Amino acid sequence: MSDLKRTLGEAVEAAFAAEGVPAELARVTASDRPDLADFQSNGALAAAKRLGRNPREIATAVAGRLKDDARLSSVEIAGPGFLNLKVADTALAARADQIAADPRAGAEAAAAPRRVLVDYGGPNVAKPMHVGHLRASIIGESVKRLYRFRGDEVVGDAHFGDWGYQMGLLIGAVCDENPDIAALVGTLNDKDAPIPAAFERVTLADLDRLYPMASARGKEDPTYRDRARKLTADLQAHHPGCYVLWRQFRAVTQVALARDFHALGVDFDWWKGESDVDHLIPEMIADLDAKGLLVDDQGARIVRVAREGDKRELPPLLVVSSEGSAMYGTTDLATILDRKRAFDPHLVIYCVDQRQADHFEIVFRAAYLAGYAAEGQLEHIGFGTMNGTDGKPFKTREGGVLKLADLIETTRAKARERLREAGLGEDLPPEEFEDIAGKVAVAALKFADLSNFRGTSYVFDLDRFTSFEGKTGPYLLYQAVRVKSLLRRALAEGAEPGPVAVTEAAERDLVLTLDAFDGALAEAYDKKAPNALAEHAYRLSQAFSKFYAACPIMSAEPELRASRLTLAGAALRQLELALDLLGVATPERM
RNA sequence: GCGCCCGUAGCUCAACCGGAUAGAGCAUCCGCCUUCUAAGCGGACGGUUGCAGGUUCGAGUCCUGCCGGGCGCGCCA
Repeated sequence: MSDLKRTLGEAVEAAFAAEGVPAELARVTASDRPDLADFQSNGALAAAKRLGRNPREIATAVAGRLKDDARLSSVEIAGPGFLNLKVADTALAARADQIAADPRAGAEAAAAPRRVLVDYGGPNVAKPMHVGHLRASIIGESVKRLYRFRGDEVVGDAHFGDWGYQMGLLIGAVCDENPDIAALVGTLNDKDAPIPAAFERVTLADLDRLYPMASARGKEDPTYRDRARKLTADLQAHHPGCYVLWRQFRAVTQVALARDFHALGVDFDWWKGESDVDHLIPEMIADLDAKGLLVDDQGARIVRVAREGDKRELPPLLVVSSEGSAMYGTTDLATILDRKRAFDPHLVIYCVDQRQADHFEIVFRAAYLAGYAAEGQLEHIGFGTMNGTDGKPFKTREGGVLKLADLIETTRAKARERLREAGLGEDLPPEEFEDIAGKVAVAALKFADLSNFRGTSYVFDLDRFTSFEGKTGPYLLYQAVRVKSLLRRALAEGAEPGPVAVTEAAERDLVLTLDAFDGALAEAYDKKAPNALAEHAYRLSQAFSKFYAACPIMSAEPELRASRLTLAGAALRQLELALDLLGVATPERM
């Protein structure tokens, strides 16, 4: 059940081969000139270059072999040797019937499923989530869903930072404020003991409030900093009081993070953190040492990762600091080892800010050297930063960082306002209205992000994102909801879908767009670039909207109505599927 | 200083191993609701793809240099 692009591609390949031209050049793509054709192949041009032959001659010969293909209504040669293919309406109708009957809406599954782990790059315990965390979660979630849908076994790991200096700072700050907690920290003797009631009173709001203060004071006050470092070391040595208090920090943070992320339609399979691999570090260091990879340098222990042909000298991986402690990269390397044992992934995708590209290159090289992963199994997909409309990293109007939860609420409020303005959902129960506003808000935020290529930075413009007109998430939801409304009415009137017939231009375009789904998915999958899928979802919505405007459905004659209901149903299924892969949920009505 | 990324319409962004006339949305202007949701549809306007060379039948895409912007460069994570 392949798409037209592929099946026609196979036909053109066969024709190329029969003409003694390398078949791999016969790539068929959607036409650049929809006025002339549905699909094109530029292969004759490439072949002519390689074989030293005339491109038009090759194209003419190939076209002669395709003339009798019943799926094609015309085969023409244009320009220097473009092969222009137009698909017969009957073939389009047949393909539409296929897509309509397919639960996967015309999408193929991966031929060889792999085990894939998606690392979301880790929010930190106690550091509030801000808009900078938005991209990692939005892109990571989409990549996870995309890989899972294509058939891979996928695990998404939050991988949050829960084991560093910020924990020592917080332990100190909480103890300073609560003498009873400080006393308990001194007396507890079992790190696995139930969390005492006094500790359970510590909330995320407390951590949010204390962390900036403690962090600032640690920078100014060496005594304060030294105590925080000592507490960090105590925690890492599993000092019972510190450890139990830390468990409380971790628990309240995880609950809040899970809630905030869930509101965004982002859910993790694993809640692993840096602390989970701490126990592996001594063993790993011994292993690196035994493999002769560890080198003493300036009092620290490092792994050199420079390679011949590097354009510059890459810094080494710092495994043990001169103070004897594990570093950022140490934990990342241990995590690779841990994942190999727990899951043995074929591919690990790190969805992290582009600024950390060098860091990951260093860690990956060290992992390859140590044999914790095979070359190429670790991949960092970087993304650009979110800037404000002034081009600088995003700040609120007051100049502070915008918390993720506040951003979601702001967008949701805008969604409510716009829904009311448009008179949408006004007769619905309050809970459903609120649910719709939430979905509209998430769609707006996610689609705005995912329609950009992840590698580039983009401007975060709240006003534009909440305008909800044109190429936006809410537009996509609106189209989906219009189809749902239509299908409900058809059901109520007893109108049944039936075989597709393609006659109108809008119908042709809709079917061709439906057919392009698998290609968009494949591109998004191969490049780890959800914007290809976002683009398809938009085109599909547009194609549907034009069809909806041009082709009356319920008032059409029964056979035509049945055909159009099938098209509408297929469009809806594919659109909802695409939206789901982008991490966007669709309401039933609005 | 070295390295990485980016520069496309007034603004925000696309562009399928190099292909035909570089596409969308916003903004501006003009049309379309007594028929399935107008957050919609149709149309107009808008480009020397930062600059200069090179490779190629063909370059936004590849190569070189320059200009402009962002980011990174061992004991934070």
